[in-house]
Amino acid sequence: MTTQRPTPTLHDVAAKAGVSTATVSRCLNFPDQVAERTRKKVMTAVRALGYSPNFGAKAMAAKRTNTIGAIIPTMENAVFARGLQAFQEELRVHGFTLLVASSSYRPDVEEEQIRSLVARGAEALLLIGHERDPDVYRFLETQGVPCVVTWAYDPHQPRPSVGFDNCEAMRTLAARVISLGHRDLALISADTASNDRAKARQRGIEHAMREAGLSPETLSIIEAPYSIENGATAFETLMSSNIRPTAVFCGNDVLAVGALQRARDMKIAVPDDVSILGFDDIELAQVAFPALTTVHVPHREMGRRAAQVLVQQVQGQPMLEPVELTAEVIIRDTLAGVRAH
Amino acid sequence: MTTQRPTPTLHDVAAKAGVSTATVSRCLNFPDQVAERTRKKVMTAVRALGYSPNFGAKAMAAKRTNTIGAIIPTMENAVFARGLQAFQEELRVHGFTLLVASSSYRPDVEEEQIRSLVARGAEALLLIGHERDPDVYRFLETQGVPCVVTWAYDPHQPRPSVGFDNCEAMRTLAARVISLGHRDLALISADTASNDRAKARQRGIEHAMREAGLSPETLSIIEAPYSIENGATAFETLMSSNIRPTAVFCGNDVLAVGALQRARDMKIAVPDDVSILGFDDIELAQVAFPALTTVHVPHREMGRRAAQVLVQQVQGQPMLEPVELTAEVIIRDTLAGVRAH
DNA sequence: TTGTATGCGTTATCAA
DNA sequence: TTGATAACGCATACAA
Repeated sequence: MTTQRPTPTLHDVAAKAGVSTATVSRCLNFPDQVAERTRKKVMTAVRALGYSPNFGAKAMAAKRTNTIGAIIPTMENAVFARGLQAFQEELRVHGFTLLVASSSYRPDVEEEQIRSLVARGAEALLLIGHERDPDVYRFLETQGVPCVVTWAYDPHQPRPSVGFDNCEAMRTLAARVISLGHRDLALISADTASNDRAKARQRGIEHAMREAGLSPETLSIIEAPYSIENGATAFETLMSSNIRPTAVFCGNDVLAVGALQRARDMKIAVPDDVSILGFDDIELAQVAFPALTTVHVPHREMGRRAAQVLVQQVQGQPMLEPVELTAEVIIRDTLAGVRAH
Repeated sequence: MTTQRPTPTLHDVAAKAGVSTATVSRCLNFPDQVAERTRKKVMTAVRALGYSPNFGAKAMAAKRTNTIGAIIPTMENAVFARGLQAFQEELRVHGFTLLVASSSYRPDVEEEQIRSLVARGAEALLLIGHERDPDVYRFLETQGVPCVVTWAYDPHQPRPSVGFDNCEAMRTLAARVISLGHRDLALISADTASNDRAKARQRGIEHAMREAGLSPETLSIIEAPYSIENGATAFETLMSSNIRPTAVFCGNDVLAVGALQRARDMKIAVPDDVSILGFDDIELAQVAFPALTTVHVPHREMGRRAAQVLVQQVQGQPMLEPVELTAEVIIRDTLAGVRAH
């Protein structure tokens, strides 16, 4: 049992080095404002004591925490994990640290996490999607905490965003699918009630159908939380209905991979009997067999740019313009024209 | 341009509610120590002002940040992302928030991140693997910051760990492979110099070889950073060598999936011509075709248990015992016996 | 049940 | 170039 002596403070370092606390503080924060000789003495004391500044005191005195928060639906989905990784890397470059929370796609949890991260000293926040209780935005405003919305781009929204147009991306993919002769379309989607990205993706398909003279009402939709298993189950349901779709859109790659697996189990040939389309373009998509046709979401770029936007704002620089990135359709092996019967 | 008024403080709330700051503080922290009527007044004022406690001040006065840090190699690998997700969920249950940093498998970056997270107020740390500069452990000790090591289990180490025995897990898999008649073995591994888990996994294979009377020197090894592409390249190199291996172990599933893809490109049948073995059992493994035989790492359980261990320690309760979890071999479709030629 | 008053460990202003 | 000292906003011991 080693006795735990109290962690060293600025005073201890100052005493050991024979200078004032002010000098130690300067040594640590503005090394060039202090004489070479003094600095050496101080740094030696710092190392000898294993000193590290007390965070609370520093935050209070400097009115800065150098901490930025991110709240994402889940790290289990690679698309968010990767976006977050890029976000953190970029923050690090600018000397900021990352606070993370996840909401499991639940608005109530998300709101709690937003308040929690602000209470934990987050100076700015990365959020996914625009849609949330106006109270939340008001709260962030009174707290002076800027936020950036990612994974969505909508110039009509008052807040800065770094993302892509989910509706347009899905519309492009759907138009491509329809041009190959598909008329009986289906969609396996996340719950659209609490997910504006899912909502936008659905709108994209309906938009494309309208443009092609198809009636959006004929789109069969099953909503289910993102998971491989749910994708499989939903696919089976769709393929057991009266009019089998010839193309099944999925809200993301995870659902699509589940659909793909079930198709194999059911001996339904992909893409000969049915085309399956994903969204996100995570590793899963290229590794799946057959490789998934999907929409590439620029997750790393979004994370990186979002970090830049927030750092700028926190440092009091002019607010950057919203950034629109493009999500590109990636054609692989699960899409083919409708077979002549 | 809205004028940004200063963010409200305890004083403001106290003034608005017509009570002292002490009462407001109690309302927020010990609601039942204050009269119903007073509490209502206070909470109304809190909401009206959009008050949130100042983090620095709170941390300093309470000597607590309720923040715990984690440093992992990368969130890009699902196995860490998922462990982290579970870790964060469990922390939340106990009222703690997560600070995250990644090291890209670089010891120098990791050390910097450790110091950074401590400076940012982390009260405890989750680390991956045991091996690091003793200075780092000394630093954590003087700072009074407990840490838990995951992704490894080694009772000989002085620090508490929550993990599994990498060597033993790989030994079990290798024994299975050897029992199927494989004699020419190869390994695609991460850089073993800075990765004690990779080192242990290699030892596991060599151990099994020795047990079966094979010479460990015959194991062909290629080291490469974890990536699908690197797995593919290394696989091609191995299969172009004089004595083609009949079984290729991979340091993780990501490398294995790359090997699998290249095998398909090279028209090498898996598992008929060569068996391919992964490690981790992330989604990629079950989605790959053929589905990957691998070792299941209990990532969620590790994250959850690690959080419990740290929370306990931070709350001054007796240090928990190291926790050994088991990593189980998952037989899928990329392993078969050696063909009779 | 509520209020008063002190201290927490820094940073930053000012003077030396 | 350095030192003394006043905030910073909250929790808490103590008093009422």
